[in-house]
Amino acid sequence: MVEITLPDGAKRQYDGSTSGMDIATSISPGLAKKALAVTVNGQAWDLSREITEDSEVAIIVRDKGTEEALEIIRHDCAHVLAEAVQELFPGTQVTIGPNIENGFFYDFYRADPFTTEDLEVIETKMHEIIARDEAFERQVMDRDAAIEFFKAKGEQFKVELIQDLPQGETITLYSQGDWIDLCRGPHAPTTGKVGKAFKLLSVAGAYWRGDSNREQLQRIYGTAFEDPKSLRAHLTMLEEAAKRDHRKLGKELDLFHMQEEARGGVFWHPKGWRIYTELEKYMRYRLDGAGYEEVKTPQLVDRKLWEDSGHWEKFREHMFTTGDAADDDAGILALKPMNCPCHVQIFNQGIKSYRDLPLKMSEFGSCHRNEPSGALHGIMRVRAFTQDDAHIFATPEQVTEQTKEFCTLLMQIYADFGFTDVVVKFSDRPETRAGTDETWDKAEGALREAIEDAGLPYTMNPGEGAFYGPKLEFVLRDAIGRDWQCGTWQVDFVLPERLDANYIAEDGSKQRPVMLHRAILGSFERFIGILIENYAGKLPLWLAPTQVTVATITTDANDYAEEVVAELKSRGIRAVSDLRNEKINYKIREHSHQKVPLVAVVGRREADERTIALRTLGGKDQEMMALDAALEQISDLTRAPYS
RNA sequence: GCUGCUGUAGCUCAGGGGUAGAGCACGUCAUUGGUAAUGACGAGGCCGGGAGUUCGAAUCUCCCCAGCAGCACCA
Repeated sequence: MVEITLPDGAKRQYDGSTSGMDIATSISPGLAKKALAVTVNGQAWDLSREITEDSEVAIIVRDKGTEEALEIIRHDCAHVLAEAVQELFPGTQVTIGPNIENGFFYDFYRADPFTTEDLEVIETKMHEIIARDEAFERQVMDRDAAIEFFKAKGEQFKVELIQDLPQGETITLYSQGDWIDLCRGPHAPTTGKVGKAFKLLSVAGAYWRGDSNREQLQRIYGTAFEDPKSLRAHLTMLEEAAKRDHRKLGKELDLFHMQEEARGGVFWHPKGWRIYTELEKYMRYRLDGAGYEEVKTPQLVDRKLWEDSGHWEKFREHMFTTGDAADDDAGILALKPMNCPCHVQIFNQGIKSYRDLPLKMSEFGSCHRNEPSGALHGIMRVRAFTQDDAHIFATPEQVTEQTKEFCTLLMQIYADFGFTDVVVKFSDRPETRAGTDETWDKAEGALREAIEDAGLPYTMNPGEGAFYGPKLEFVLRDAIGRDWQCGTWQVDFVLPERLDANYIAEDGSKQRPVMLHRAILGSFERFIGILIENYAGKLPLWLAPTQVTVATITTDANDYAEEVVAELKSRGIRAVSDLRNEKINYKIREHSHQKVPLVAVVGRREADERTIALRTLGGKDQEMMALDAALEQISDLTRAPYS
């Protein structure tokens, strides 16, 4: 007798053993029809798999589109894709085909890459396989037998996968008709359950096991949903993301451009630079308020300092240098790729006392890194960028408090930009690391205590810390649900040692400070890119390059319009006039496209009555206001969070 | 850096072995209008760069360069 507990708490008994399908059928035929798989004590299983012990069971059905259901549908779809590819392109080897966020991919080994036209052919074949409604059948195979099996099929990559599975791991294969693949499962009962709501999206190269020294594979990306409506919604979201692309908006809104002669460098146009300087003003205000002292350090620094800091050894390939860096002669300078060694140089001037700590040194640090060409991406990943960098020199005892203080500042700043959905990742000690276990215990403990005190939820990122200390990474979620890692907080015991930073403690002894590396925006360039995409170009009023455009209806209102602009400007509002000989419809349309937040329309009537008709971006109508009241209101609306 | 795709007017793109097209933007003129496109006319291009095939190359081939997607990388 097996007792099954369902999610609603109901209990059912079955003789001997049962299966997900038996349970679903016994509840209702309708349920059995919709069922894809089953969770048994929290683990996803095939419907046909025998349940021999008392268990908590939930049937996974397709129609709600739950995470569990999508997992099954997408993975089934990946198998169908692989079968289609091997039917159409004999000799292609299969490798892996996992689910990813919003879809799945499958990597194939094949001399010729797939083309976009191939995708259509493959999709058609997939529909065929789904129509065949072949049963997914699970079979357990002995390790050696499995290796032999895939060797005989000429599937080298599967052989390698099995060889790397831990001894004793159950090896399962799933077949659908004549096609068979190594797979952990589970799967739906038949290929027909994949349905029609799937789409192959793109092809790309990928490396076997993510290793650029290994074979280049051909990856096919796809996605699948529970019904065509959800698929369409997802495709619409992708289009929406493309519309927000900061590279496209940067051009359309005349914010910046990039060109061949300065790859990875940004040419900021007046409007884009306005956003940048407003952002900088804002950050300077917040950092001043938080007790930071701003500094500026040299761009070109002798290679010796980078050798001392340890960066030369690890990153020289990515550093821009003067002269011939391969030549060991002295006198080679490097454009700074980061600011920390320079900040230590400032700290090291004179003698520091424990009374000077914590010492918070900030810099809007311009850095250059010779990023690999394929890594460049608009203004988000560039070779010349400016970090909102700072280093806090502290005693070990101050780490907890400093961490808390930092988290508060960071959350406040993110909130000012409208980002409230922030998650923290805690990266602890990596395998190869500097410092004793005792030091690491202390550092990690201090961080954990601080993050818990700060009340921020966090997830562990095991082994991902820097070699010199643990770190926190701050990831914010944007308006269309994409995650961006921006902030960072790193505890460093190593650099103060390497660059011989010290302070005099209360007892007169010489001590090493801890260095806390931190950034909130990350880089101005990237953060502005994120802002543009988050707001789809419609920046909040305080950041908008042009805040108000005063547009005239007739030339009779020109003088008055100029007067209004002058009044606005005298209040520090970024206003321009549009006196062009165009119809008001045309002007409204153009300024709307330019995403100007406020348009003040003035015609003969407004000029006579000293009013304006104020229109808000995206609004349907306008508000008639007396000029004085309007000036006051606009001043209010455009006020930055710090003023 | 790797694989693939792309590169034509300021922008978005069509075309394609016989030296170039559209819309928008731009300029001139007319129009003075009431909240998302007034009309007419005009100007604008070494068809990414180099080499080759050809009587002839923007078009075909090769090599570069850059952009895009993904991978790898991100102190």
